[in-house]
Amino acid sequence: MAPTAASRLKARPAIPGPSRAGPPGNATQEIVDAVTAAVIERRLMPGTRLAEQSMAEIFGVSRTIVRQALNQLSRDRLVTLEPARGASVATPSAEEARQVFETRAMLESELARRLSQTITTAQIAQLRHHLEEERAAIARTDVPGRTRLLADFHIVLARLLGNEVLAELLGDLLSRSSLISLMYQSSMSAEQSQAEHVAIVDALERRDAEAACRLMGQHIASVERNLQPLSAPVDLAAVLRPGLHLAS
Amino acid sequence: MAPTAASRLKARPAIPGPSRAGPPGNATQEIVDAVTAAVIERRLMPGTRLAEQSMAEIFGVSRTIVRQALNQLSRDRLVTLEPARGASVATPSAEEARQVFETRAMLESELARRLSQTITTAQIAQLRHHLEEERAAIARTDVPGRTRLLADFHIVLARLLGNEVLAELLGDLLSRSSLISLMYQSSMSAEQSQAEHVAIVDALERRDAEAACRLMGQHIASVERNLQPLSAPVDLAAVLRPGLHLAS
DNA sequence: GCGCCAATTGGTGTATACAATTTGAGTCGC
DNA sequence: GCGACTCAAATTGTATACACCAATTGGCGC
Repeated sequence: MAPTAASRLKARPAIPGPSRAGPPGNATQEIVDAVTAAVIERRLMPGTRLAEQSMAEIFGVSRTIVRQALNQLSRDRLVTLEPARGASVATPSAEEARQVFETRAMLESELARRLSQTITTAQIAQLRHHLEEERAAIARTDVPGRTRLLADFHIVLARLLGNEVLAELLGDLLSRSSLISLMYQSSMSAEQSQAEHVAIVDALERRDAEAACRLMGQHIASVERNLQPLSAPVDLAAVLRPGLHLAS
Repeated sequence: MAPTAASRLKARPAIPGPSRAGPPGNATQEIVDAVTAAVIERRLMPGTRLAEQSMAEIFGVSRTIVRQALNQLSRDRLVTLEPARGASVATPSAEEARQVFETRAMLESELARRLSQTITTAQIAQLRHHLEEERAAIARTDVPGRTRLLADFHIVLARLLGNEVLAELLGDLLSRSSLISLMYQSSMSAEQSQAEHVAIVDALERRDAEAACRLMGQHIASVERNLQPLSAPVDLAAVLRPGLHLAS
């Protein structure tokens, strides 16, 4: 049995009890969250196949539950569901990447502009606290943690506007962004991202709407600019035989 | 058997054949589309219960398929899925309505601004054609048709920007908007909406970015303003006993 | 030896069956 | 007469079983 990447998803302490397994309703959500977290934190590579049977055994549930989870993930565009072929972690195209970042730029620059007019000192403090957590995660080279915190920053902003709908929308876009960054080997340093976050919060604190809007737009453009083109559909030989870089 | 509103969803010609019924893969999508269309075209009232067994019989499939469809619809926020209670058409709160319209305003005003800088004469012609269809549907008092066309206008704009991601995002928001308009008894006339669409296209044709942005923001605000407050969690007495407006 | 064809195999798509939970009514007790 | 309790009907949540589709592997023919 090959040690498939799916084995990194293990979440529950493996209760083999075939009867009732704790929470009956949200077993599906548990799998969705596990896969989503794995993608955001860069533990699941794009293209990884997610066979229903394997997942069912890993999580100790039946294929029905796994199928529901995969369907939800497919609606989030985190996995692709080819008919009669199975599920695999999505491999967003360069064009889709462009569209995701364009949409984020449209949404988040306007978000920054509006937020600068309503933000309170208490909210500023909350943002400062988040920035500190980012800095700490980067300092201790906690890659999954810093990746999540850098993404959560944008969701926190949406929440501060008091708009849960917007926050969830952005959450979806950010999950896809994480997948894209993962696939296109982002060369952007976490330090630079964090510095730009600081600049945005500074602008918000000054209630400088235009600066906040502009900085947010530049930040997202900067993230997009640091993606490697990676036009080839993944170099199979290089990926599967890491030692032979000169082969073929 | 009560003639439940779900019976209006009938889509396929009732093939009782238990074996393969035409397209095997997209039977689920068919139900999702049917329900979505029914909501957008105002044939399904908020709060309507959607029992799995009934739906299964209506569409001639098993509960498994219906369940998948309901799950997808729940992710679109068109139906709410209470655990162990069943599914029903969502009843968005006033606060959720505010958030949906705020998000739309943020997204679509920016969309109009950007589109005014890239739009071509051919695309203008396409928009003019759409406006004409809207006018025709209104003229013949085709309520489902005009409702859909008025919503599709916004999606067409997103498509013209060449951003499918944005178009799908907006599609979700517009479905929810339709549900909200339905629930809060929009008093806005279709004529006014259509007139504002014309004004937006005029601005786009002039390549007037700021005017297009402003008009779009005003249009969405205008739609939101014409919703009835309906602050009470639905006036149960008035709804359930239509004749007794003076009761209580 | 190379290429084409067919049977097998794994995996998904759908349906059915069973278990758990909730709702409503009916009844018993106060 | 009113309230609470209990039982039954219905509906959802989960698991299992079967059918179909696609890919792969082995064999056969050229």
